[in-house]
Amino acid sequence: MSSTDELTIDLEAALKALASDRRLQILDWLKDPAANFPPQEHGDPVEHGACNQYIVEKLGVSQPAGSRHLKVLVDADLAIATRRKGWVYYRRNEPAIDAVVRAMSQI
Amino acid sequence: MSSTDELTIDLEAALKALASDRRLQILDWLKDPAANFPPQEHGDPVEHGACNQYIVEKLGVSQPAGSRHLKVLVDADLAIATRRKGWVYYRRNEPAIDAVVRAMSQI
DNA sequence: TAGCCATATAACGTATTAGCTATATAGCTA
DNA sequence: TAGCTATATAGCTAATACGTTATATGGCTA
Repeated sequence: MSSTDELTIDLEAALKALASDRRLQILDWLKDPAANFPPQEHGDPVEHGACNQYIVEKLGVSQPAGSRHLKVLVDADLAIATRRKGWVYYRRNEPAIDAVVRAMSQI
Repeated sequence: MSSTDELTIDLEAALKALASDRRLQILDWLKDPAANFPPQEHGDPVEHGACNQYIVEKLGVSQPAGSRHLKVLVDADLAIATRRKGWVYYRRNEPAIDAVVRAMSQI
């Protein structure tokens, strides 16, 4: 594998996942979890992201609705979930997001 | 207006329009209409793009289905329609597409 | 003007998406 | 192990998307 290898992405699937104000908002918040969410007892915001609960609350939707948005992002490989001490933390998958941006530049 | 002005775009709307293999394919074909479609009697491929009919045929869907895909692209401002001698020609809206790509780079 | 051809719209069926409430699961914690 | 809390799934409704066929529109052309 050389440094020029790019992740293979499913552009249509990624765009479907991104074509939602709610999910764009989540990804934006996750650029800086420490600034956008309350302090967390467990799970470093920078390393692991923000917990499901905080994201749901900030979105202002029901817990299942928020949970599903996060699942869409994870399924599209745009976010990564980390389970830790009973909470699930979500963070951006930067390499995959970069790959989508690169693919977009050739559209 | 300075040269640094950017088009204001509705990113969610643009991504919804792009989140379709069929429409990504259309935009790709329209990068080079002369190479991707048969010769046209009227309407310069480079200037005006390809006519509805050729796009529909190449997509392999019914005429109304193709027509609606094109309408989605036009409504999202990603394509431009030109009516001429009874045909409608479609071409890419490069400035708008560029604006989407720029917006995406900040996602 | 009359007819014709390209394109758009209407109407309909099916699949997907997004919200909700209710419930199940997972896994700490005591 | 038992209970509790966080998260995920199930089941429902409403809205949206995409395909079809049938029909309407628009505007050349003769």
